[in-house]
Amino acid sequence: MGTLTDQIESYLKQMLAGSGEGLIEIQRSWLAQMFSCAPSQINYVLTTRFSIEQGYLVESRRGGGGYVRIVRLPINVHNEEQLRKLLEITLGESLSQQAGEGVIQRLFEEGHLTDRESQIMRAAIRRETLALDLPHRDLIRANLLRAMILALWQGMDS
Amino acid sequence: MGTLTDQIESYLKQMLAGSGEGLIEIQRSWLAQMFSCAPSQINYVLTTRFSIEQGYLVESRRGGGGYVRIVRLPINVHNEEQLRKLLEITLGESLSQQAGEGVIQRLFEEGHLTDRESQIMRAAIRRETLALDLPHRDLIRANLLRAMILALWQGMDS
DNA sequence: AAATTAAAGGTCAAACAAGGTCAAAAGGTC
DNA sequence: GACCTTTTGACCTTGTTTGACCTTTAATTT
Repeated sequence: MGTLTDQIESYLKQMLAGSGEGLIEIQRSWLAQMFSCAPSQINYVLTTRFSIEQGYLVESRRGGGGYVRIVRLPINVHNEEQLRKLLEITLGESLSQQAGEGVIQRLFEEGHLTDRESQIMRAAIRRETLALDLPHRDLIRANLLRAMILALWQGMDS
Repeated sequence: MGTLTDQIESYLKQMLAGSGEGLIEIQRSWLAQMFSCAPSQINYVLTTRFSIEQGYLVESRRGGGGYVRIVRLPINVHNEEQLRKLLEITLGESLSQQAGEGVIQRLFEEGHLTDRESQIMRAAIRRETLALDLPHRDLIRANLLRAMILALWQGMDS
């Protein structure tokens, strides 16, 4: 497979999928030992792969009996107002390609997008497509993804 | 044999033909070493021989575990002509919103797009979404629509 | 109960490992 | 010689891994 980070990511996602609750608790040091890496590697995985844009909440506790808890947040949007708020939080003014792909992936996994729809969106936000210089590109990308997602809820109640 | 570029091109196309998936992943630096050339030579090959107009999609990732992925977009005789026509329209450097909407409308009417898919595309190319000044905006719009349309051909089996 | 110690997890920057860009130089072609 | 394509190299940006040092909390001792 790919990098260490990728391996740890998929290990954790498998654990999450296996737990009915959509929630797991692990010990950072134990995981680090398991993959024979530095403990801080785990934090790297958590921040790059289990961010809030990607639909995860990470909580932790230090000290004896400490743990890291990863919670999968289901998307639950019932109206356009809620959706707008969600998009405000997860997209913001500026959006990197990676973060955008995370959002699309999440929507797909939650069953809000078909495969084709996610392909379209992914193509749209690629940096090659958005041939712009960097401060600007991320702004347009945020706009773009927001508009595309919002379009799906247009005229859709509940 | 021709130039170095030709050799690299045919090497990659052979790899692509050999892979069942119509998709390969390579490391730029490895390939460059293999042909004992500058890494940037690989980029030259990619942009001149594996462009989207030529039916390829190139994605890449930097950093540790980085790669270059080349995807062959499957285009069969059946849809090739349609695609070519559509690209003729969108392939122009520049595209107005009206013209773009026309293309989307036509695709929808011909049954290539679902209603939702056309909503996504329409939202993407709106001038409010593409908050850019005018010479630039139409350029990006053309890119955008082209990329989105091509994305659909990606998952199509002949 | 307070102080101490041990057991977690957190942060940050440096080192490392890719790929990208751009312009200049080199080769061909008419 | 003018023009186009190819080749090279210097410099840039992004993503990953590691390690030294810090903070918080629980358990143990006094």
